[in-house]
Amino acid sequence: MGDMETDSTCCAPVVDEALSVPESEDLAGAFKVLADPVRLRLLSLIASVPEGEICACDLPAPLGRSQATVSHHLSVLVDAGLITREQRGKWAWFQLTPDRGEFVRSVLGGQPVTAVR
Amino acid sequence: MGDMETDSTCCAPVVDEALSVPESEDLAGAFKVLADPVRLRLLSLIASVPEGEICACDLPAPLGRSQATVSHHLSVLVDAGLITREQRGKWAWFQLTPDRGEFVRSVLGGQPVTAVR
DNA sequence: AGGTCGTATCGACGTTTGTCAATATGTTAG
DNA sequence: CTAACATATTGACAAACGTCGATACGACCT
Repeated sequence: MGDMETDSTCCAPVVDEALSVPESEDLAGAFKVLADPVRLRLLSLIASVPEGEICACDLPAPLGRSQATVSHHLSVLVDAGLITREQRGKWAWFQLTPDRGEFVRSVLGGQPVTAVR
Repeated sequence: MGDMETDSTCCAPVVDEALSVPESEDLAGAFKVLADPVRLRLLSLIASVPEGEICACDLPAPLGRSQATVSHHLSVLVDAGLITREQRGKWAWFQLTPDRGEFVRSVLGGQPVTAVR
């Protein structure tokens, strides 16, 4: 499927139209969530555990961050819809949001990404 | 290193291994460049102009930012390797880095992305 | 030479962000 | 009920970031 009608001849890795202000703010917000090393390691920890879910209690140690900081980053990821929280007893378990699993995997691995948002 | 072997059968949208600290910092840095609405609009302006390049003098107006601010963001994008600068007379012209054109296009349009870095 | 224009850099400012100790909330165990 | 524990929230702080006015650098003119 193809090209458009007005072929502007040569090379044109061109976007049809410039981003609107709200569009750019939404997109930037989505990238901002991924623009923190601790959050990326958090995602990769959740994504790399075979069980598919991980307990919040196991996260401060490998990340080298306080419980409060880890909890904060987890909330950011939950609010962004990248992971989901499930309270089970007094423990909180987190897993990748099913829809977003492939996206997260590609973000972490440098593999093809479907859509940022 | 890892104890793999044991194939955990079912669903595993899993990353092979967690990100290292340097890896996570590099990745976060790449996302940080894209985590600003002005920089995204800047990229989309350059990407949407048919000529494939744009003069710095034409950018402050549509962005609603000062010349100093625009120049700063342009430098960030150049340093990240997403755009290139060409001094032509007293004007500075910018275009998407050829290799990165397709990547930028996908970032802006939500289309499949090849690699963040 | 001087003058003008475009751009980069500097310095300062306010805002946002990541961080932690302390506290609050909620759950389980005794 | 009380105690112990896991997690979320609050408040405070330092660092990073976006922004702009002012200035410096460079290229073009006359």
